[in-house]
Amino acid sequence: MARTKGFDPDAVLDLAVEVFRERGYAATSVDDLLARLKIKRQSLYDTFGDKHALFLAALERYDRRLGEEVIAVLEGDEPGLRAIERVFGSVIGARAGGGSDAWRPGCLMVNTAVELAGRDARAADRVARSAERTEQAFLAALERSRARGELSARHRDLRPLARYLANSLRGLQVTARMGADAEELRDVIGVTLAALR
Amino acid sequence: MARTKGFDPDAVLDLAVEVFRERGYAATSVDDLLARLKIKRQSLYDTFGDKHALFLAALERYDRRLGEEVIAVLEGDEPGLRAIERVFGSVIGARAGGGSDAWRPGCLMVNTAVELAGRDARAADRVARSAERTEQAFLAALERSRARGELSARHRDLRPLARYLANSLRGLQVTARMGADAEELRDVIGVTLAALR
DNA sequence: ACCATTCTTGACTAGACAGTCCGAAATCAG
DNA sequence: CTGATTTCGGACTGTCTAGTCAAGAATGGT
Repeated sequence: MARTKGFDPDAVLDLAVEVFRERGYAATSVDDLLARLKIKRQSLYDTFGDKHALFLAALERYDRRLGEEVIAVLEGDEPGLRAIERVFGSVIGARAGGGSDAWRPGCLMVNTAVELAGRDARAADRVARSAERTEQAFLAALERSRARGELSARHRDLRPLARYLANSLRGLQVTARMGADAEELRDVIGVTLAALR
Repeated sequence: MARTKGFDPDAVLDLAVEVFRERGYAATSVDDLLARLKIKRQSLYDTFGDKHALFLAALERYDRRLGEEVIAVLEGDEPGLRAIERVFGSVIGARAGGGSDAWRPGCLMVNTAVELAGRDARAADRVARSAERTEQAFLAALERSRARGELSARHRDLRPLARYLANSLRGLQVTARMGADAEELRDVIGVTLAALR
């Protein structure tokens, strides 16, 4: 047969995710990618197609790795409210410096929605799907919450509540990037979650 | 003296704002700008400096024009809650198509925060200032609200509430770009504002 | 009418850009 | 070892990029 690849495509994709999160799509050149992914031009084009295809692949990988981290927490068996608190709290942690890093350079889905949705139908599609998935995950956590009686009785339908939480989380990405400090983020999270009880 | 300019720099800046809102900074070429601004290369460089300076000027103009529209509503003399509702509602209207358009291609501040904050200190600075200004405006509306007894007594300090509202509004920009329909946005707004009462 | 100043115009430059080509090295099956 | 196959690596191409230059046209003050 033939020679085996000298690199692991998935590991390379993880690096591509990093780069695109830091610089966005348009501002990232293929040379930037080659430098960071530590592969050569031809390997990139052979393996992934072109810059745009690589971006979509990175987006998909991000969705399945980092996204799942968050979803796993929300859909785990921890009490619902605590899971929700933990997800929101991780945005602050990321900002500070340490943290499990799902957020630090911003959520790739949010970044992509802002940069590309409207001009790149395929990217927009992935982003929309990811948004739905997030809503579902919040819904699951809210249902566990309700079962434990953690939620105010005034919330009859949970779907608007799930959408509300997903929206707040997206807002936090932006607010953090606008220069808000940890205290400001805590204020936002406090009010956001207080609305549930 | 000398010949007068054949165009109005402020009107040109308004066009630049449009272009940057649609395409972002990196994805907009100087040629794109020349085509839309209907001025010639040299006029652009003479009047504004270079692409980056033009962008900062556009950002500033946006802040002072579109931003002020929103701030004027929040700081007007309309009942506070109604002003807040109107601002949030305008996001839906913009999405639908009509609307006073402060939102349609997204808020330039939100877009810039996501695309450039972290790599462009001067842009980050403008964005941060604009965020503070927005927080203030919400605060003013909330104070009018409280004076009328529209707010739940449980809200002692209004600042966290103002930050919360600003955050939600930013989230809505992103959520809208993620493909949410009007109903989804209404859900979010409904829960967000219900938390005030 | 004059002249200095400024706007306008298109041609130009040097570098970055995404993407291709092709020869050399490496790997696997037999 | 051999031969088929694929990765690797660097040189290359044409296009687009931001920004400059220089020459001519229009303007306002005197």
